[in-house]
Amino acid sequence: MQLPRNDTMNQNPNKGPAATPGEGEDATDPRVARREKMSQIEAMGYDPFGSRFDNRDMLGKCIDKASEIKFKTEAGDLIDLPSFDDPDLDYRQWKSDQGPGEEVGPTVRVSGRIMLMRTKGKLIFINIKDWTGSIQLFIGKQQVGEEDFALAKLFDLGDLVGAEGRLGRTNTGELTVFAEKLYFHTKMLDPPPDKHAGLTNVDLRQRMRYADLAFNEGPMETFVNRTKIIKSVRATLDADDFCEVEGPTLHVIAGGAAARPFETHHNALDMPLTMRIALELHLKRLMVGGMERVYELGRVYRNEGLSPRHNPEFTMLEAYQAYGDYETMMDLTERVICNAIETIGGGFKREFAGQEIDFTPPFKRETYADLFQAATGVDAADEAAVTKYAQSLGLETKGKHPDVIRNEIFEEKVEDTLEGPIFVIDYPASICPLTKRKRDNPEIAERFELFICGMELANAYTELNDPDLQQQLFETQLEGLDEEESMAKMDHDFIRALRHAMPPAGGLGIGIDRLVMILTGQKSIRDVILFPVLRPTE
RNA sequence: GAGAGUGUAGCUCAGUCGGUAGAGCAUUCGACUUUUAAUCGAAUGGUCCUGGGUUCAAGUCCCAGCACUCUCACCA
Repeated sequence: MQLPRNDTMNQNPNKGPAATPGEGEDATDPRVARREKMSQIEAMGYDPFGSRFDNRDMLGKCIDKASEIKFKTEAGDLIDLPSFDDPDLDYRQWKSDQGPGEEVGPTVRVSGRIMLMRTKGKLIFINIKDWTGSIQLFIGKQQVGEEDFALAKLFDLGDLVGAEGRLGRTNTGELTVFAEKLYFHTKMLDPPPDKHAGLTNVDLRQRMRYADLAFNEGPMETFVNRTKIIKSVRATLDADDFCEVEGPTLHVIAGGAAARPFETHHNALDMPLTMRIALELHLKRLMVGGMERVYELGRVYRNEGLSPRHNPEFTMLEAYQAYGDYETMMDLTERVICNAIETIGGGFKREFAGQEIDFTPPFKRETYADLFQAATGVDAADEAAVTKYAQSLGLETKGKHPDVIRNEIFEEKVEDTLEGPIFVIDYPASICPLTKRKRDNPEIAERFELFICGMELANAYTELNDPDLQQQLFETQLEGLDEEESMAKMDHDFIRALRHAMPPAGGLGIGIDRLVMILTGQKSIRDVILFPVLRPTE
């Protein structure tokens, strides 16, 4: 059998002494010690990488079974144990008050990763953890016998081990499996991080997500919550009869958003392809085809900078509802978010980055123009005043469309101050090339963005379904961009699709990673993405 | 892409004015049959991110590079 290569917890895996026993000669290298113990475990007839282990009692269930533990008196009476919620309880005293007798608990069969270990003469206390909980094992030489005790002495922190025994309480009241039989599942060959501090190096936590999940407290809960949130989002849409689809991730023309795409190439067709930057244009094609309520929850890719709020690949929800409009989508957005909150619990009043956010529906709704005026004192419709104000902020105004200037001011002065949740509604039309204008005011687009803690979480429109106007807006958007800068190219097939009649509709996009951030209290997007993009070490 | 910070033992971190490299945990040995980050005694463990420079002397000062973090920009 070939032994796996010796990688270390170090940033430079080539650093450090050889970890093969007998070669390194360094008896204090934890990796050497672990391999030495692995050999001894093997010599005792155990497989250091284990095999199938059926009928496990999950530790969460074992904790639930604690109430089944009784104290059996000498007379044979079974009495309930005292409440361990009481911090003043002296269980040792309580037991001695009962006189002679013993605890009787159910027999369990458990396994998990060794998180803590204390040897005390002929006793070993081990805390193991599985993904439902953790529990203490009591291993006494007399109780398990010479052979199992010898095995237990070869255990290391991080090993996966199993035990069978009765559930009980130690003198201090700690719920404990009093082992009668031990099992060995898998040896951890690399040394684990500090047993108390865990793995705190942010870089290593992301590079070695396995170690982050295995040895740190929060990450498992965050990622399980992420899964729950995504399931809840699907459930909300499915309950509304939305149809989930899978659009192409390889696009000939990456459209539907303003972002640089990743470029790739198809060999057989000898054709350039780009990774999608949005889901929009294909979902709209499906609405033309008659999928009246359609959504996709999937990965999109944008070749842009990284930040605590940006990862090059991220998960996006886009949903389209025929015969709706942006108001329809506001209601849907509220339902999606509120249902997700109820799924993971914790109530509508939540904290993020030190701010309390109240998600009790309905969320606030304010127009772009009102927020603009409130923050700047300038009437957004007064072009001259807006330009003057922009110049006072030091913004370049020459040759820019007035709406672009407005939006720069808005982003500068308003967005960061929006604690939310708040729907900002009715955007200047010319910055919304895929949006239908208000019937009574063509300057204003029927669009909203949902802001929470200054972060854009959702974006929705009353969708533009006029093919001629759509084509014209695309052309305007492409004007002035040179070949290099041009992020979007005219998608003629999309225009043709619109000519086949797309129903009036509301469309919604939600940044799922950001939603998970807000709902789980994680300040960095990298803490809600299992494997964020990282530069390789080497 | 710009600015600031960080990089020291397997992990978490100290390191003063430039003068022999430190602690806790982990590891190894010893004691301990109800421990709680067990405790106690001993030992071991270093390419101080990399490469240059200044200096009698550099973990420490200077320059360049690499990686990460934060802030900003692009963006959702």
